[in-house]
Amino acid sequence: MERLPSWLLTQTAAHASRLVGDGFAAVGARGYHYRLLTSLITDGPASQADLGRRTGYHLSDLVAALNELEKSGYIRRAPDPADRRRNVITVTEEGRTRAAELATQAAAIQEQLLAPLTDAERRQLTGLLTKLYLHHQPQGLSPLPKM
Amino acid sequence: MERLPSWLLTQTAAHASRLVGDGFAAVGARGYHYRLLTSLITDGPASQADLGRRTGYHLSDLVAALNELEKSGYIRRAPDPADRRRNVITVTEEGRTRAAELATQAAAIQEQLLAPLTDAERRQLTGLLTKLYLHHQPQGLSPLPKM
DNA sequence: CTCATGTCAGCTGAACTGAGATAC
DNA sequence: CGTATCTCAGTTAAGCTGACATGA
Repeated sequence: MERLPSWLLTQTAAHASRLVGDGFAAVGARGYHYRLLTSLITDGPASQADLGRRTGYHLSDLVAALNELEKSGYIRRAPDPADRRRNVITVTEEGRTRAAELATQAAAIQEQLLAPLTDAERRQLTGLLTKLYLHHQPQGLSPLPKM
Repeated sequence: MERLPSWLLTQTAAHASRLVGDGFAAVGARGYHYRLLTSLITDGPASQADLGRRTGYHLSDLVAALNELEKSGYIRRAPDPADRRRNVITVTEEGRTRAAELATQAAAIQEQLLAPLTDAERRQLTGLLTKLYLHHQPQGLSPLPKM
């Protein structure tokens, strides 16, 4: 039983979630704060719907998450002049500073999680998980067909 | 972001959970049915508290899970004559048959999950996850005296 | 008295569904 | 008209906590 990959995956993921939760809580943040800020910085401003598609969050959950980030001054909601249904979400300067802090914390969390693995093993693990992730992507984001 | 091991882990684990849930639901079961029956068969009868320690389930959740298995006739609760607080849980013949069915299903689920990986890669992944799992085990939890 | 056991009730974070108002 | 966006309310599954009665 302890050898079933699905079981090992969910167990280790549960522990990873705990590390992430605790790690970000230690600096007064949540995992999705980091995730959202990072997406906005690396891929640019977006409507909430687009942000949801990029990050995999549900629109309904985004509303509350963005409320928190907005209240802290890390993001801004602005009406899209081209489409008045939309809010364009942009990161503020404070948001960029915050994202940098959270990136440091995220790295520390990875270090904790991967502590027992060598660098080569970490790369192996990341590669294997990426393969699984891409294969099970709902809309096949991988550019190449299955071989 | 898509390269953070913690993120990859939780994403792939979420998908694995979906496969497990759907796969067992297709034969009218739940993942913990398989897990509990397997533990009882390979490690023998146990009290509910021991079963919980062996499988990692909380006692409170076990109560409901064992109710289901008992109602289906797969396990039996019997008072422990040596300690009247305890129920000794044993698998019935029907339970063993059921466990065999579920094992087949579990194997099919692993195959689905690991589809994009070669056999060597599957062993690699299992090895790496096992390393992580063991490292993060809350090992010195309860040095309960053997009985 | 202290501790373990089995049971039940309820909490919490996360993922999701549905409905409604507004705008395209 | 049908569809997309944003918001809010509510649901579900899973893991966990607390309380309690019984018995070692």
